[in-house]
Amino acid sequence: MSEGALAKGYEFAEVESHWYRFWEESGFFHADQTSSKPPYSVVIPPPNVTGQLHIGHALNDTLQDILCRYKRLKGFEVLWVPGTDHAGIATQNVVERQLAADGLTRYDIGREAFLERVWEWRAKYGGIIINQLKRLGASCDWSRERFTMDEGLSQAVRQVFVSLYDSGLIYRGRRMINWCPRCMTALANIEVEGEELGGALYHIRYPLVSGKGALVVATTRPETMLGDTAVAVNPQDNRYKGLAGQMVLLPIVGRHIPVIADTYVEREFGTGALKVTPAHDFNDFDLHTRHDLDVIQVIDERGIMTERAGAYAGMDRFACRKQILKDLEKGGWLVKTEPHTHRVGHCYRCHNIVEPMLSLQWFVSVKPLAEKAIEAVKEGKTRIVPAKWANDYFNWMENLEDWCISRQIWWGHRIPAWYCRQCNEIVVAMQAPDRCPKCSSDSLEQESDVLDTWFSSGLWPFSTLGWPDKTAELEKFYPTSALVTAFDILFFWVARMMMMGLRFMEQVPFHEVYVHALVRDADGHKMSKSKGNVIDPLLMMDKYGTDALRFALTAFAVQGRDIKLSEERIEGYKHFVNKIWNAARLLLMNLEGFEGPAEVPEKPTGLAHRWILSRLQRVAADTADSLDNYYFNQYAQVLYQFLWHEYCDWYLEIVKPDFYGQDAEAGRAARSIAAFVMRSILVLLHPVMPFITEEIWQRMKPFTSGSIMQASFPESRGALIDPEAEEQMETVMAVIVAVRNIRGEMNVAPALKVDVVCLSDRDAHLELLERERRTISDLARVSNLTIARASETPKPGQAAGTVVANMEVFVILKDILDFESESVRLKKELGKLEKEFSMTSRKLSNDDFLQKAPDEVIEKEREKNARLSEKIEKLNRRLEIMKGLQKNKAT
RNA sequence: AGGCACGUAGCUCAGUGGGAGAGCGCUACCUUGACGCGGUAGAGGCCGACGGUUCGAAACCGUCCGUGCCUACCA
Repeated sequence: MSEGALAKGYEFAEVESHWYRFWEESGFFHADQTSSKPPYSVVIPPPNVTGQLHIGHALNDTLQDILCRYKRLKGFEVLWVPGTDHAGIATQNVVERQLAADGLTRYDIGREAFLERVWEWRAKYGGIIINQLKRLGASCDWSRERFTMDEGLSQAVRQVFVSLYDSGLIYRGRRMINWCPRCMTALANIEVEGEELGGALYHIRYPLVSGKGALVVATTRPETMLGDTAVAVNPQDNRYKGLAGQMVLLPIVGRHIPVIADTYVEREFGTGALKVTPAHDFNDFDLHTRHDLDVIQVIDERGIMTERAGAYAGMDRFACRKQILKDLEKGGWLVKTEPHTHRVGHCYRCHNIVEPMLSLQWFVSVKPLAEKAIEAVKEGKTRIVPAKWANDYFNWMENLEDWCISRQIWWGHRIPAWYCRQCNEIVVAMQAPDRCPKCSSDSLEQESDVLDTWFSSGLWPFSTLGWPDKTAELEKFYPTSALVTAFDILFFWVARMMMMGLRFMEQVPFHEVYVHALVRDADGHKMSKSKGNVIDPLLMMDKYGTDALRFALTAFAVQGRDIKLSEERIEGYKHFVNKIWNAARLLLMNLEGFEGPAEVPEKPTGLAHRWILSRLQRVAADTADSLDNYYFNQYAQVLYQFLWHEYCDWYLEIVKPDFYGQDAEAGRAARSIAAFVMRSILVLLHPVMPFITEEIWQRMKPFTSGSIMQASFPESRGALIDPEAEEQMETVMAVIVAVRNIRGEMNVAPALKVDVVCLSDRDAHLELLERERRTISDLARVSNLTIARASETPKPGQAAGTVVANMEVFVILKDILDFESESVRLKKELGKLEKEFSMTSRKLSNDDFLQKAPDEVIEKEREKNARLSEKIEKLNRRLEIMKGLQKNKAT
């Protein structure tokens, strides 16, 4: 990082790693719990410890980093807590796959050895995603990095479990749950993903035992018939009147099962007769409870047919389906097969089809917890942004079923419950008990199940701050300020944090929840490795730089709309990074030897200076407003526009001559203000583009000091807002654009300087143009600029002209003016104007409008109308002249 | 089935009742001492359709069409 002039190209790779290390070593990410500054805290949605940074993380963490860096610049004591999630099933799967490569299963090596392998794995690979977050520029307080299986967090988990158990909110019971035969564990309902599958509806004939006919049932899962213990019909169904209470013969099996009547059965669906398999279907299980039916389990935990399946025992559930169908057909029981698509539950971790299963599991009664969580959002204690997600939140919270929290895997927080082998007493406690409190036996065995991963992540906002101890961190930083997440874990995670936070901290875990978009590919599809449409953020950072990636994600982060991202769009923002770099190059070249200061004078003079300073104040205000309201796209857009199209395109172009010119005073003012504005822009941009802004900041010394991370966010200074300068600048720009426009349309070569005549009768305009003579001449490439009173000056004939701000602007085109093309150009312009004019005229002749519209709107419309009318008149006169000249030329 | 979004320039999309906008792409011209990852100018729109509210609608309301997503116990 040598001083002096900037290299021609921005070398982001070197810059990024250098400054990240510098920030970390300087302790800028560290939060001080004893600070007197107001707190701002965020906890990271902990990525899975098995994870690789994907584009969704990149967005999520970029937005959090923007908020954190912004608040630091605003003077807050900012804590961003990082960490990873042990991700029970996901991580266990990864290590099991590794074992499988050696031909082993976890059962071969046993629980302890297996857990050792997982910890080893974590030690080796767990840091990968952390380093990737650093690469992204995340300004987390790494001294507070947490892992959900850390000792402290595990302690919190145990305490929460014991407390909920003691208050009766955790219980153990035998209930229907969703089971993944691949992961070999129970799942919570939310962990099951419904997916439309094209299957078939099989119509199967169940003969009546009486011999008088048969009932035809319809099913998508014929293999479960082996466990049928009834057939149900709707009591209102005339087709089946009088059948309830009779017995039917279960095909193949030969068992006699009853026909029952229940209003649950839909008459319109299938045949209106439903086979009932209580052991393998949620609804059938309900029927069993109501009608006291037998439960016959024919599929086991591995998805294999049980002994109860008779001849089919030992077959895989899907192989069994095929075989059953063959056998049914052979026996003449299969009446009909029709195509049928329906939703089938899949495991969210391994995507295998889940199996409803009756099982002894641990549950949380969520109703009482959910009520408080609903109330907190209704009362505004936690605000969900955008608000539309609040509806989904309420809807979900109001329809919660008890949460199955036990998992039959090994990697996770082992449930702190012990069973007495003597008397079967259950002891739930923080520590392993020595003996059974009931029978004093010392033969106790700990529950082998572990807790759902989301149980521990639900505690994340306070467990990471040291709970259950009363720490200074909790005191200072809880409740946290904002939680940033995608909607897909709103229920998994946010809802659980709300419930747990309210229960154990008696306060909401965060004041605001910002729900951002999902990143999709350019065609709007979900990115997935199997589809091959993933955009790898790491690769993007390699190719275009971290700042470009972050800016692209931010610019697309519109509330309530998913992001369609393509590589070209990231590449596009690399151009913006390049633009900043080059603006800085220009500036730094001209700051050499300049002693400063880079400050705004008490009373800035010079139109361009006043204008850019005024615009800067508005941009600073817009920027802050955008970030305060999570309008990330607006934040990015405002700065993009300001830096490129105002600071570079106009301001720097205008002050360049001051840099090169002889007027020392003008040179000083230009350097001073140009540097001041650049410095402000850098700070405004720093939250989204931390690296290049720090790099330029450092190179701008002594006009900057320290690190940009120690700077203050520019306040919008009302005294510098200068509407007069803005208006005048607009007029000057309009004149320049008008000349350029004519040059372009009349095909005047850019290198060729032209003579321009500006005519007005307003003193203010004449004075303004006179003052800005040099700027107009430079930017419009004018050799002789004539500024004169319209009433006293003949209009040039050999010229193309237009009207801006009531001024007539002529570009002298002696001998080269083509009267015909000038006529065409004028007609085209007149066409547009006349259309506008007729619209405003119509409005102004509408009595309703004049009566009901607000005065200021009417006034605005009147002004516009007058302006248009005058312009049209002048252009029409011009057109007449051109026509005249055309004729002259022809004759 | 229900719910929620979204239909604006070729593409991707901003747009918070009174001027239809941006980026990319396209066309023309330009090695003007920061940048060709650039400059200047230009073309390109019945704002999905039809109604309604309003002095005034791309925006608000309704219906329809199209596209996504989420939820649900029709086996």
